[in-house]
Amino acid sequence: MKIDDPAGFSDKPGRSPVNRSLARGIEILRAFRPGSELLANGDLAERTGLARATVSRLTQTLVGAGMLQLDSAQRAYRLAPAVLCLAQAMRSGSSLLAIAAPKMRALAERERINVGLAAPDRDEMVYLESIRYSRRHAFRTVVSGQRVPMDLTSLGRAYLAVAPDARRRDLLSQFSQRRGDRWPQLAEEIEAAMQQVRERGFCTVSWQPEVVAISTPLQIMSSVYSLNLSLSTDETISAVVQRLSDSLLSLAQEIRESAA
Amino acid sequence: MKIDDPAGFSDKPGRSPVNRSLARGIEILRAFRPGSELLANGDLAERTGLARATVSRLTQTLVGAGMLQLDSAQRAYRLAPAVLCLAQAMRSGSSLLAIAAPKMRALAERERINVGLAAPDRDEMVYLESIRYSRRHAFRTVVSGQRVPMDLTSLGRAYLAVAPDARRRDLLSQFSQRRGDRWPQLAEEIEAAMQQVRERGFCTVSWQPEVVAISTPLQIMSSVYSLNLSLSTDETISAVVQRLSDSLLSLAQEIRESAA
DNA sequence: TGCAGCGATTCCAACCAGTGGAATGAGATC
DNA sequence: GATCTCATTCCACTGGTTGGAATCGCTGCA
Repeated sequence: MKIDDPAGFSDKPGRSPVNRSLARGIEILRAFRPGSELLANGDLAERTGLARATVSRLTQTLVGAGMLQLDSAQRAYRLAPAVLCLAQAMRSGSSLLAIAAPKMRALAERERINVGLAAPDRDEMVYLESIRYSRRHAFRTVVSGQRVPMDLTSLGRAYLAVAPDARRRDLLSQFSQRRGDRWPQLAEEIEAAMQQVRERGFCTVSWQPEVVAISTPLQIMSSVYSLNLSLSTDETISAVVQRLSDSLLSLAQEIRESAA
Repeated sequence: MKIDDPAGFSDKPGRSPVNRSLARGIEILRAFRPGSELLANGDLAERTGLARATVSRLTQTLVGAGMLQLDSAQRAYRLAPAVLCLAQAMRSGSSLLAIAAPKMRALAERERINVGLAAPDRDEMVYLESIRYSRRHAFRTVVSGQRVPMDLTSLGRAYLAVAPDARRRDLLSQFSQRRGDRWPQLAEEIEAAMQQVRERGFCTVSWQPEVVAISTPLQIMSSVYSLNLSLSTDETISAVVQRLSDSLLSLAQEIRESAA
């Protein structure tokens, strides 16, 4: 008898039916990020570890499929407009977002803070929606698709606290490799944050001075998300927690109930 | 059986090196659209014309790559958060958008109208940015990734007017097939619009009563975009043209110069 | 509770598409 | 104008990919 991967987790090089060419093509798309918007075949070969010839063929396919386009003089590729449609389809189809966004907006305006909802993607968190409150401009900005590191943010640590054991172990080991010297201290912070989530339902991070973030995990229909508040303030962390943690937890609860 | 060619790659004479699996996987992603957010393997097989077994394997790969996720009870797939990152990377990397968006916003606020910038994607136009002016809410909404038909909109017709001959011919023949009876009239409208673009630099469409749109093509670095204004008004089309066409054309010109 | 029906997944052998090293071609740099 | 770099194409080989058929799992219904 052959033992296949437990369904759903193909992070590991297990032998679930994976189409190599497709997986590689997607890796090429994923190599495009803010700060790496314009990539030549060489860059892509380097980043993905694929042979030059392979990259050349895959990029041509992606151009044909309308996911990439050649920048002037055929020197490099950039993502094509079609990716915007995918994002639009994803957002408009997310029932979670439809439920959560108005509630998040209301809280953001009531408390004049930023409210964000994020989902895990590999070793990072991705904002599904981030309602940013700018007192200067007197209007709110909405950002989505932004990535933040999982190990450094309250958003990510709240997710880690409730992630499946195997997945958490896997992620933590990735982080430990990546962070090197800084890892021991980070590991402690993450452990403390996860403990805080288990005890009080949320965790906090004061990333830069005067910037405080509070996050809570949000499990909905077998998916795990993370909800957070953030603001820049002179208050201490505990003062912010005192003032806002209940709002965060009850927002999460409201969303959970509406999504059921 | 013939190899299917859903994207219409075969218009190229020499068979360019297309990776079949990758192209098919992308077609599966592209099957997700607003209104079809939740698709089962069967739906995908139907839409893409691929065999069930093939779809099953490709969707599994896409889940592994983080582009799809299974909805509850494994009944269907939806797009994963990662697609938001692609869109974010595309937008933040678009120098055109960086140049055009502020100018578009300024015009939208000055004239209290909607201003949009779109790019062609296959047989549709995709908004890169659409700054919508809502007098009721007193703030502007920004939409991107929305698709509109190319043959029915001024946006699309402005593009058609300057598209490469071969491409225009190809598109028009697609439209004629799709529209059937309505095609003769549409063809006339499109022809008139393209003529208008050649003579005056823009074309107009009054889609629904009281809604007027004016569009102009925008060629930048060998790519073709389309820029438009729209508003709901009691004025006649020609009054709107009189009032706004110069603004549109000079906005286009400004963008062209800044992007050079 | 058990059966029928449906759809997704897996199996299998044939087959052809994908791969990567090397050669070629295009373009940029000096 | 020559050289260098990088992308693309070529080609034989390999094994990944394909789709029909069988199997499995689930859902709805009696």
